[in-house]
Amino acid sequence: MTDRGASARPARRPTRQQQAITDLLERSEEFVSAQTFHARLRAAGERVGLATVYRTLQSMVEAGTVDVLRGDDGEAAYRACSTDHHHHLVCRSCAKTVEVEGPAVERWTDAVAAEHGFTQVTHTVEIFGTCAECAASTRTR
Amino acid sequence: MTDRGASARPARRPTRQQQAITDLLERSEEFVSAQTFHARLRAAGERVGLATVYRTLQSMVEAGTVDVLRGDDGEAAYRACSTDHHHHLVCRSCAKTVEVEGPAVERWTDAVAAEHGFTQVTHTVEIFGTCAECAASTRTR
DNA sequence: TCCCAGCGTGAGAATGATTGTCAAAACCGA
DNA sequence: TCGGTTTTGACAATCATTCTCACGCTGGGA
Ligand SMILES: [Zn+2]
Ligand SMILES: [Zn+2]
Ligand SMILES: [Zn+2]
Ligand SMILES: [Zn+2]
Repeated sequence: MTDRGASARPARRPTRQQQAITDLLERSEEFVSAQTFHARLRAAGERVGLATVYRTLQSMVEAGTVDVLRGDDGEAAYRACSTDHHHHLVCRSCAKTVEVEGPAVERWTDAVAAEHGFTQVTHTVEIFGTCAECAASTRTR
Repeated sequence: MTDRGASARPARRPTRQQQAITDLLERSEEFVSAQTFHARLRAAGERVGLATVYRTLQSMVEAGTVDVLRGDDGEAAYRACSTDHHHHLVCRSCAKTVEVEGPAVERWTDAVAAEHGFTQVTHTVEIFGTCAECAASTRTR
């Protein structure tokens, strides 16, 4: 975490399992937990171990190609994301996600931190709500 | 989470254990995990069960007198906080915490959410860094 | 004051996500 | 193809959190 630009560790050797994970990841629009991810792969007929799912997702997080989010219960959820810094607007009901950017927020966090003498600043900003679709279906039900 | 202003459940009966927890909570400037909290109470000679620590902290969170924060490892940390909406600037090294407010951020999150048709919006914003003191001691070592 | 009904406690079991272990399988360059 | 290295996966181990449920305390009524 602290040694951001450190020398990247030797790239991971590509395998069938990693390919399956990457594929499913790219087809997912929402944040998914490792457990669910594993279940879906299995359901799709892929033969992948749970440990591998965790390992692969983790290395992708470190590589910056996947974002991780902690739900209220503390369970981690993953999603393929563009590599540049951004935040998320997540539907509490269906987990659909919109990537958003906010230069103003970036500036604000840095300013606040500096103001209090903090250095090596990072931040997390997540917005949760109910998407239009889910709101509609709830109302209709 | 969704039923914010719901009728508050019958207030909890005050006990020696809850008092001990409240006291320690008010003397803590930083976010502390339930496990650590329990250990400190024990170390201080208080006889309180772990389950009670969890239960009490949780009800305080629901009551809004305590804020909860999830670390990178997913472990929850608690801290007594003023009841009005605010965010935190937390030292990654000593967990010292500063409460901060940002009207601009509040407006931004609402605007972004509305823009995408999301309703019942909430958000989390946390800033992490190294406080001046910790930075100094690290440099000195 | 004595007794009873309920709520709060806490030790220990249960849960469930995540991580560790390690032998077998897959890779890849020579 | 061969051999050293990396990755995998079934399973065990961790560890925070929740669940269970018998027991203690409290407050009000008899
Ligand atoms: Zn939705
Ligand atoms: Zn940002
Ligand atoms: Zn510090
Ligand atoms: Zn806010």
